[in-house]
Amino acid sequence: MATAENHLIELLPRRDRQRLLSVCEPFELVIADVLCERGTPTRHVYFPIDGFISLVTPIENHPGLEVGMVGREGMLGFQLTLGVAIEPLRGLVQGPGNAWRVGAAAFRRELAGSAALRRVLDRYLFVLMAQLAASAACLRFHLVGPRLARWLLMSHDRAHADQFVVTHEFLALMLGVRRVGITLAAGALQRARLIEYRRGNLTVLDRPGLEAAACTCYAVDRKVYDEQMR
Amino acid sequence: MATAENHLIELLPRRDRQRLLSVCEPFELVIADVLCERGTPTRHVYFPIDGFISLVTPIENHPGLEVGMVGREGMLGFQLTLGVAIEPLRGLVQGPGNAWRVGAAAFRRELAGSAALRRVLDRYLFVLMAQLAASAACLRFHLVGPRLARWLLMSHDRAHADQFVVTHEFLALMLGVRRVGITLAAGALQRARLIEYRRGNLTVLDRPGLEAAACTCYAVDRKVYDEQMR
DNA sequence: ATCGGTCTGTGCGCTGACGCACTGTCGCAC
DNA sequence: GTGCGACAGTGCGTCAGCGCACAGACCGAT
Repeated sequence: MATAENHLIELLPRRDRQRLLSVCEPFELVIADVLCERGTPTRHVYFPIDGFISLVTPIENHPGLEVGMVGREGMLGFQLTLGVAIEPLRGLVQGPGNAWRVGAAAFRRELAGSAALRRVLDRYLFVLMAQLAASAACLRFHLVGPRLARWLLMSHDRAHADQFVVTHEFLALMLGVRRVGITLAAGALQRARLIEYRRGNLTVLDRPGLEAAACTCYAVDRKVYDEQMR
Repeated sequence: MATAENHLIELLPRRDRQRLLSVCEPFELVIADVLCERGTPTRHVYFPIDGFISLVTPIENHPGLEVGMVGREGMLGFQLTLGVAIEPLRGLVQGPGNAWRVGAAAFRRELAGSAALRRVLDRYLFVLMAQLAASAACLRFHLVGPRLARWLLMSHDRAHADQFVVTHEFLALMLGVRRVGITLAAGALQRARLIEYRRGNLTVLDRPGLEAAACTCYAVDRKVYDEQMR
């Protein structure tokens, strides 16, 4: 846990970082756990180190649609930065691993005491907003295949492993399509030797190939992040 | 211009409001003007009074897709609140009217000097993010008809008039569908006596009827705004 | 070794929206 | 009043994705 850290925390000057870490506790991200539910009070914020979290918006009869992803590059609970202690989205653990966790009250104290923390999180908020807007357009115009490839790349980035656990059923949920749609799209990626899967175990074989298969939104997202957070 | 004001400005304590207004200049919102383009430096922020502005995300070969709307209840240029002076979206004047305009540098000085301003805009940012996330799901799942009804309601709220100027072609652009799709959906609304239009002039006849025809996103958006900004 | 549950693959009819092309209509300008 | 340009309506073939249903494959538990 010493070398692998959260990028937002790493961006802080030493003093601010140590102060923040002093109120953090280690927390295990367990796959499929729901860390927060839309509309409920914010109890904790999370800075993932290994695992990653899907930001999911519930909608009518659908059980959820992913509109963002949080891994080592981000945080869950950004709304506290805006002085709001209500969860705007569901936070669903998607990749297992570790995170730093802070209570909402302690985190607000840190925010008040560290201009650097505030600056970093403000930038991150901007990135998130840009990604939300891009996601909206992606959901509207892009086909299942490229969207799936993009999702796999985003997970690959955050999982820090070529293999991760995910079923067609679950992917269908995240992308807001039928399971069969995933079966078809994933089958095509597999036939092209870009990925391989067996009963919920997915392996990335050809990352450059996936990047070529993904919609442009993947590259756009990364560009915005790099520009703002470098 | 004395009675009809911008809601965000109205939420400020008198002193902060007067300070802000002292650096504002009146600005005429001319229909179809592009106030800012994604990726360019932020030169001004706008607080609409009468008119309203569409937040549009460019995407590949499509000329644009609306992901948000800014009228008297909001502002254009929120990214300055996050310390970022790059436009995240295109700002397109959709309804003519008046606004307060402030230069970016002056606005940043105001932000630094007014905690109240900062608090109000933080809340507004939260609302915007919630709306972006909801829009994403709306774009994915909802049919043209209800989305059109929602759009008309949002415009109606911000236009402060039952009649406004908008062609099928333009609506198709905003909703990301074909013109023909709008012709069909708008024809249905007209036959149901909810609206009436003639060559680019659209009149709202039955607002409650439109509310019933719109997708739930309209009501959700309003609820979030009221909860946070009341 | 069998069973049951989970995961993946296939088939079929349907539909909302797409792309394209053409027609009709209205209103302003000359 | 004629003509042009902008706006709206209609038709037709195509397609991605949907809903539903069922069949096969794999795996662990009893």
